[in-house]
Amino acid sequence: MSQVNNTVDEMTMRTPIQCNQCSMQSICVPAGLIPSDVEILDKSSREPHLYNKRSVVFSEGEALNSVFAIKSGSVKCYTIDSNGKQQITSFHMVGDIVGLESLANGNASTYCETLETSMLCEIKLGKLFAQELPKVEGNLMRLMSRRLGNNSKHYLNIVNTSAEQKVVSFLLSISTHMQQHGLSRSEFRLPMTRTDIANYLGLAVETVSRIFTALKEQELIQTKQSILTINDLSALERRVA
Amino acid sequence: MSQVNNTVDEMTMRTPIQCNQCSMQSICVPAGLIPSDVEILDKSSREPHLYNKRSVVFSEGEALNSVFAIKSGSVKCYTIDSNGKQQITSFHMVGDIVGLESLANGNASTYCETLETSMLCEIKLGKLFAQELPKVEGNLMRLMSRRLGNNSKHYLNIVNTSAEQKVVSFLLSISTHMQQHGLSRSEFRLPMTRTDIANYLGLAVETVSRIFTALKEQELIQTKQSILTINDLSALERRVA
DNA sequence: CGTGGATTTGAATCACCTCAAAGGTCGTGG
DNA sequence: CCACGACCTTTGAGGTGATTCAAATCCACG
Repeated sequence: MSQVNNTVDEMTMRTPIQCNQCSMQSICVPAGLIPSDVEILDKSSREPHLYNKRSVVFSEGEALNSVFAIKSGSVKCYTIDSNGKQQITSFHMVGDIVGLESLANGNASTYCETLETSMLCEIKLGKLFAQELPKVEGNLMRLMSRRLGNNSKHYLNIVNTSAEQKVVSFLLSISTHMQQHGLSRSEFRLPMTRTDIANYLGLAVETVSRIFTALKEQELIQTKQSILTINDLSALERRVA
Repeated sequence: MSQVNNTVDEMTMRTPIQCNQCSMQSICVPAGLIPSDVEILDKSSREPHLYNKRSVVFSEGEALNSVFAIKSGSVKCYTIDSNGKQQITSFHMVGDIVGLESLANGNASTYCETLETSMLCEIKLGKLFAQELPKVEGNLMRLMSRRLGNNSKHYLNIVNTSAEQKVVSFLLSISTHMQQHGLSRSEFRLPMTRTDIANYLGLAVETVSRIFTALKEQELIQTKQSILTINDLSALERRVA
């Protein structure tokens, strides 16, 4: 269970991890800073904060000069179109940095909402920018560059493929993310609803549900509550090739 | 004609513009650098280079530690999937910076090919990073952040909309880009083929063509060769709302 | 234990795709 | 300067995969 559980570790809650002990230190904003530089971080930036399920972390349009590191849990980012319809632009899970697209103009370009109880670390960038620390800016740059690359991979999966391929490549992208963060590649929680997945992929809920059913009938995956198990990874990979 | 012509300005060819005289200086990598800092730029970075139509600027996988500023003309970025099929991930026009997603790992993540005769300025980042100029990194960061925002806007247009909405929002995004760069918002060249547009949007060529025809019949747009004229901008905007 | 949201399944419709073929346009070479 | 070929664009007809609408479970949470 612990492998697939993204909820809060009780110990972590009581003794907040400092940047220099954090599991994300190699990929997070302060990476490579010497301890005295880390001190420049806003004090509140140096410890994570607990959010309940379905908490709004930030709202579209609000002033935002922070990014958020996801220590545990997951979020969805979405906009609301002129008809009031929600459109999910991204999901982010443990190990991701959220809010990068807001740095250009200091305003959040989406809503960000937790999908489950989550622990996020808000990194306030004001002081960091004032100090013009090249390390920090370089780290943010690399994070954004990597995100740009990931985005266009995701984009490829959405365009020009069947509904099945969309769903499968969605599952595989989560699988890859999990592996990259030291978790199981073949068994993990899907914290979002079918409706969220459908919204994100531009499909009808019914279509997503039918595809899950078909994949289960072919014994490529199985589900138990929100836990997804991938039985045949390479077969799934062949489906999207 | 000059308003909608993105081809090379003869004067520009003979007397290359230096960074401090460049039309892109406010949005490009060296923005905000003092003249002595600009000198740190590789000499070859300080003048644009002419590419013929259909030139490959860089190839997927190759080592790349530069970005390219588009002084005139346009490019498409694409990957080749395992079946050898081209998939276009982005178009870039005058005023854009190309290659940002490669900075994370120093390798080009896509092919980049000119759609017409184009003038690009290769900005070699090696020396800049070595000097750790916070201004430069800040500029790149803002560029990437903005791109992330634009990408997700584009993504919204692709997901969950009809083919007509995809095409219309594609046209509107180019229109907006043109306006942001001081060109006409309602009359401009579409440098890419219908096939390219279809590929980019995940539609069949025939579908794209039919939609152009329909929009012309409704007198919302008109075309003359590759020049597109938007007759009723607000009507188009209503179509995607 | 009950209620509301989430998921699943079925049937009918429709938007887009595929296949096919006829114009157009552009570049090239005679 | 014109003619040819290659490619791009347009139009038509028919097929299909995904959507919509409807309704029956299933599950989480109070």
